[in-house]
Amino acid sequence: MAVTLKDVAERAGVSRSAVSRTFTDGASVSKNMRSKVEKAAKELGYSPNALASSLTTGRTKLIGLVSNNFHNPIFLEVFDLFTQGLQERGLRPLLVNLTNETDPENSVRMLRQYSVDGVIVASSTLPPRFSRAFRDAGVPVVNSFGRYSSAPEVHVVGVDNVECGRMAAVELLGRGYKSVGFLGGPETATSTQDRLRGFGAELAKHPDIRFSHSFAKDYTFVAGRQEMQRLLRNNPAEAYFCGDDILSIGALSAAQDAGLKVPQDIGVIGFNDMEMAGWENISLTTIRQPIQEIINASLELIVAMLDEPDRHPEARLFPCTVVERSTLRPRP
Amino acid sequence: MAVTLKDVAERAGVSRSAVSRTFTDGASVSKNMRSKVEKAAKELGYSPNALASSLTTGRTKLIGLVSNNFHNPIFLEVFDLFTQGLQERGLRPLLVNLTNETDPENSVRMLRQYSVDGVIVASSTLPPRFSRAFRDAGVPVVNSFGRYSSAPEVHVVGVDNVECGRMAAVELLGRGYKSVGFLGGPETATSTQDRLRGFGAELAKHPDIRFSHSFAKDYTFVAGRQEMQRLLRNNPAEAYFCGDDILSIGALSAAQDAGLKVPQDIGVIGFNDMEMAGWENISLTTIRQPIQEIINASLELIVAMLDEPDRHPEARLFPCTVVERSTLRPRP
DNA sequence: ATTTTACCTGCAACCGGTTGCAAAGCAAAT
DNA sequence: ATTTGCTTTGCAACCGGTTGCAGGTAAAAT
Repeated sequence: MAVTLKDVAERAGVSRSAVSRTFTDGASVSKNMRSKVEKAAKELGYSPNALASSLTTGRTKLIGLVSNNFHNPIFLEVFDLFTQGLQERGLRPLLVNLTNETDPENSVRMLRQYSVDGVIVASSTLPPRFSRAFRDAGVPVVNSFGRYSSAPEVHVVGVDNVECGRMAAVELLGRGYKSVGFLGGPETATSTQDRLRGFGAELAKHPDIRFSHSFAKDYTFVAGRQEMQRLLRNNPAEAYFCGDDILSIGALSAAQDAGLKVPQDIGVIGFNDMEMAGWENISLTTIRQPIQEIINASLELIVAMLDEPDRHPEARLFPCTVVERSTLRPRP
Repeated sequence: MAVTLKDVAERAGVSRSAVSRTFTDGASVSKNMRSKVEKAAKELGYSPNALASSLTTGRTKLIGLVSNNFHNPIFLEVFDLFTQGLQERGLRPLLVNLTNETDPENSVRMLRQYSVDGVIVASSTLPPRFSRAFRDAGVPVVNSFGRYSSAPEVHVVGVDNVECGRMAAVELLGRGYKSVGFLGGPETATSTQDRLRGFGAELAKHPDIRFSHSFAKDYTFVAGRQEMQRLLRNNPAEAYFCGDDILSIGALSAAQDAGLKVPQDIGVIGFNDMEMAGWENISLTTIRQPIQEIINASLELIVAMLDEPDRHPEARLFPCTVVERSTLRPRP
C-alpha cells in the first residue's frame, strides 16, 4: 500500500541507507545522490514513516497534550496556541482528555504506549500527582497554568496566583470599595487557594475593609451565578473578585437579575481575560493572564527538555495586568 | 531506559513470541505461560510499545482529528466528546490544527507520516478538498459537521442545513414576523449557502413577507455585531436567522446598544445551541444541532472503516430542533 | 499402547527505518 | 606517482514488536 524506503531505493538504484540519509538532515550525501533519490521519491510519492524511524532514534516527535478542562472556552484558545506552536516546531500533539480520570497510572500507560517525547499538562485544576507520575515515568513534563512552588517538582509555567490575588485587592481598594468579597473557584484548586491567600494578605493591611470569601463548585457560569445569588440574599459585599471570567459572567447575570446595576450597585473583577470578556455586552474588568507568553515558554521548555531530559525543574511566572472595562466603578 | 519485550521474555525465561502473544488478544497462550509472563511484566512495569507493533500490524490506533475551528466555543465541546469517545474505543486523537493552512497535501503528509488509521475532519468550514485529499491518500475519512451531498465523496455526518434553514423560516413565520432576514456566516461556507437556500425556499411560498439576506465575515461575535450594526442603519427586518449562536450574540449586542428591546423590537434565532445560549443573560432562542449524536455516529463510522476501508461513503443526517428561549416574540 | 487431534511454544523472518563501520572514491598535498 | 585525508556509499545489525511455520507436548480417541 504505502511506498517505503525500499521502493525508493530500488527505483533510484541505490542502497536503502542512501535514501534514509537524504531524508535525515545532517547526514552526509552527495549532491548527485540526493537529487537521484529525491527524484525517485517524488515520483513514488514517498514520505518517511515517522513511527518506524522513532524505533531507532528514540524520538517520536509526539507530545502528549493533557488536560481535564474541556468546558472553559479559554482552553480552546490554549489548545489552538499549543497545537499551532507544536506544529511549527515539527511536533505533533497527542490529545489526552483526563475528564473523570483519577488514576495517573492509567494516563501514564496511555502515553508511554505511544512513546511520547514529552508531556504538556495544560490545566490549573489537575492534581500535581499527574505531573509527578509522568516525571517518574521518565517523560519530560511541563505543567502549564500550574501551581507555582518555590521547589517545583516539574517545570511549571504560569502566573503567580498569590500576586494576582494581591493585585485584585489593590485594584478594589483603589476604587474605594469598603467591603469586598472573594468568589473563588473550587476550593480544592490550588490556584484558588493561592489567589485567596494573596487577596487576603493585602486586605489584612486594611482592617477597616470588610472582607469575606466563598467558593463556587466549578469554574462555570452556573456555579458563579448560584453562588452570587446566595451571596446577594445576605448582606453582600460592594465588589467581588471572582475566580475566573466565566464565574464572573455568571455572577454578573445573578446581579442583573436581582436588579442591580453594574458597576453602580455592585462591582466585579474577573480573571483570565478570555475573548468573551471583551464582548461589548459583557465588558468585564478583569485580570489578564498572558496566555501566549505562558504557552510560548511552555513550548520552549518542553523543546529544551527533549535534548536535556534531566534539566533542573524551574518555574516561569509571568506578570498579570488589570484590563479595565466596565464592571468596576471608576477611581474616586 | 524503557523496558521491552525482550526484558520480559528473559525475566520470565520464555521466548519473545510468548510475551508478545500474552499481550495480543486472540492469541494462543496457555494459562501457565500467561501467568508467568504477566508476573514478569508486572515486576518490570512493562507496557507494550504501540508504535513498534504498528509496524507489523499496520494499525497505529491513531486517529487524526482535524479542524480549523479554534475560535468557536462549540468546538471545545466537540473536541471533548471526540477525545473521550476515541479514548473509550482504545484510539488516540492526533490533533491537527488547520488554521491558516490552505494546502491539503501538506496536511496529508503530516498525517501519513504518523500512519493514522483514520481521519475525522471536524469542521463546517474546511473546503471539501481536504477530506478528498485524505481519501485519495487511502486513509479512511469521516467529515463531521460537513456538507450533505446526495452523492457524498466521503462519509459525512451532520445535519441537513437546507432543512434547518427551512425550519428557521417556519419558526419566524409562525410568530407573525412580516419581514425577516438571514444573517449568515461567511458566504463561502457551504453550510451557510445551504441554510440560506432552505430559508429562501420556504419564504418563496410567502411572497407577502419581506426577505433579505447578508453575510458576516466569520462566525464570530465581532462579525455578527458589525453586520447587525450595518443592518440597523438601514430599514432592518423584524427578525433575523443568524448563522450560528456566536453571530447571534454579536447581533444581539448591537441591537441592545441601539436601544432595541429583544424580542419586542427585534427577534433573533440562532443555530447550534451552544452552552452559552442557555445562559440566563443571553437566553437565545436557537436551533439545536444534536452534537452528541453527530459525534457518536462519526465515531461509529470511523471505527467501521477500520475494518472495511472501502465501505461505500454515506451521509448520516440528524434532525435539528428549535429550542425556545427569549429572543423571539411569542406566537400570536 | 498407539494414533489422532488440538493446543502451545520457539525459531526466524519481517515491518520501515537508522547507524556504526569499513571500503571505496576523490581531490589535494607531497 | 604516491600518500594523505576527507567525503560518500553500502553492508549488516539493530530498534520493539508480530506472525507463519514446524516441532513438541499433552489430552483424547481408537
